[in-house]
Amino acid sequence: MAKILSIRDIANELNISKTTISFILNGKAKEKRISDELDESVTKYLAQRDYKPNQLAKSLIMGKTMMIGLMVENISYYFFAQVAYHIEELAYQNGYRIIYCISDNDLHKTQELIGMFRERHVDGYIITPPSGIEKDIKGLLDDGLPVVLFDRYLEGVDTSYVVLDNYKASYDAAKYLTSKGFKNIAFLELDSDQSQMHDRRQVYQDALAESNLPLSIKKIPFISDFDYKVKEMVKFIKKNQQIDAVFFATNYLAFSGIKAINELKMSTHKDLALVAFDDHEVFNIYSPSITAVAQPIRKLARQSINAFLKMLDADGRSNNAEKIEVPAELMIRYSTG
Amino acid sequence: MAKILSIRDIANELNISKTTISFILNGKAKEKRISDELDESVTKYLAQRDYKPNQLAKSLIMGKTMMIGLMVENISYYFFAQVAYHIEELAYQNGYRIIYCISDNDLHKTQELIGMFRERHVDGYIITPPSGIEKDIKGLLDDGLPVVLFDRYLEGVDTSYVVLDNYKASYDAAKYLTSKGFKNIAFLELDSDQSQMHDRRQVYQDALAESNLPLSIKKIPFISDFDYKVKEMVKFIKKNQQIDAVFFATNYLAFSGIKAINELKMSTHKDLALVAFDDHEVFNIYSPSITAVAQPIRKLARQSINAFLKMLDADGRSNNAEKIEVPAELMIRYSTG
DNA sequence: CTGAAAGCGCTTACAG
DNA sequence: CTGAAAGCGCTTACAG
Repeated sequence: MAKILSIRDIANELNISKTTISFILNGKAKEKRISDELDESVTKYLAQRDYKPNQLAKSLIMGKTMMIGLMVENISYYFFAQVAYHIEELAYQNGYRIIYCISDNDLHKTQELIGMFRERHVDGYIITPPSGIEKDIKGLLDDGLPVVLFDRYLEGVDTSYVVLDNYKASYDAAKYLTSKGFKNIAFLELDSDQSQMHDRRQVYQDALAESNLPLSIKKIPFISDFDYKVKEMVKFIKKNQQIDAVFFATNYLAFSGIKAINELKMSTHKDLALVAFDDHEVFNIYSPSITAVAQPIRKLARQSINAFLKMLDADGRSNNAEKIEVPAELMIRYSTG
Repeated sequence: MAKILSIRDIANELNISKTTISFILNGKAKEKRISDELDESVTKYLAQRDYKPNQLAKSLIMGKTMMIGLMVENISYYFFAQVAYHIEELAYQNGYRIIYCISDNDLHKTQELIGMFRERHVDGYIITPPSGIEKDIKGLLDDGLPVVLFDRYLEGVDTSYVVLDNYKASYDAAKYLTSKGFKNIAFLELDSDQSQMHDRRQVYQDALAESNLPLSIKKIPFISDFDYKVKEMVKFIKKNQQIDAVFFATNYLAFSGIKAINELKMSTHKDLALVAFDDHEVFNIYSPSITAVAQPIRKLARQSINAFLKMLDADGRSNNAEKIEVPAELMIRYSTG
């Protein structure tokens, strides 16, 4: 087991003080008026010995861990997996590391995990918040910790958030369907009280009302498994034969919907047009390909990191919270004609 | 900004020494013969004040961070996203946290990231190793750090690994196809020198040779994008009209294959049977559904954490390395008849 | 231009 | 039964 070098070892080997080395290490050589020769020779020696400062000790004294706590609903979902990829990359470029955990969108679990991240002294948070977590988020903000809400915001919590412009996204999708001549559109959603679900439905309803078209709404229980969802959809479609288009509020719902349509021996496209919220790699290759409202994931990730860094700079003053709504992109494919 | 309580604050408030509190905190009250009353009253006070020890200070002195460095090829891939989910859950249950990063299967990047994890003093590693990383992994092991290789192992590196039983998985899939009467089977793979790719191909070749059947092999460049892969496959299928079944070495390849088949106006199932390595949620709902070799992800994750914990116990003696091959499950669906 | 000393918040060997 | 003191590996205000 190779001994790990400490700054003291280096100091002894070089017969100078730890202070001087620390200054050089942190680029304060000029500021502290350390001679150029010393600076240079120490820097060289450090590289030669491959000395790496112990980040733990550094964190303890500086009060910064250079870690971001990332808490998503479920990292195995396509959307969040993509997000995790981009967030990690962008954070890394800014010197930050990601420690992640999964909230399952469960209030109690999220509270526990926030506590865990606090013990670890992460420098801040990027969170997809479950509803009910308002007070805990405020607690973090009160203690000067940056929190960026992601994918959805919390009413009454004044902090940065990065969400899709659900209003415009839903409106555009609805208008697209009506412009294609569909008359009986169904809205299929999860039984959830998250802000973005609510927004999507509301706008959809309004957009159709503008054209005097009816909207059938079907809610599927949040916790149900795939097969149950399929069953529910089969029932719904059978009961509502007049429907000529379906809008799915999430891509996973669309998958169950596709399965239901297959089971009913109906034809996507001919019998029923489909639009899904949240694009998925598979929508593009499915036959027929599925029209979807795409979230620009890279942009969402970038905005989140930017908002995070900006809050850090502000050092706890939440008045520079950024409320960002990123426009979606409607990927028109074959399932809508 | 609420002040964070330190053990010293508590000591002052209670007029006892930090030592005593530390003992109580770490369940050493009995061992150190601290009076039951003191133990109880301090414990109560700690809870009341909601005191949380600073993990950073604790880590610094104990030399343990209770963090596992997880390095996967790309967390946004379906397989790794699932793995990340289960690893996090199981690690959490054992008191460990996950800090992750993405290797892109790039040797240089992986080396850099290992260095980064070292600076952070993670207690150990779970890695999907790119080829060429042997020396760096050995370096970690020499320094007594547990490393669990995941998804593939490294020739000549004596440490724990958890991989699929690629031999049996490929053999079973090949035998299944021959038993269904397919005579001209193609093997589509990525141009990569990872151990598991090599194994899969070799076994496939052997299994078909047993039945005196020819095997066409097509390699697709590792770094090519989706559309390029589709193009390559279209070309390949056109050139090899005799093929009646295709085995895809990864599920992403299968997606490009499906697209290619659609572009050629051919019919999966009637014209060409498909089998994919690595299951994907979508294979089950695609029409026709796609037969796949499924990796038991939960089990792989569990074995990895177990191997990790076992190595930690052994405290750097790598002689208790666990070499685990988990059997796959062949999910027979409609694409093979 | 450089260094001795204090301190971040913990743990533990040692002493009483 | 309990506590004073040293130490983990850093940074920085202060002194010279």
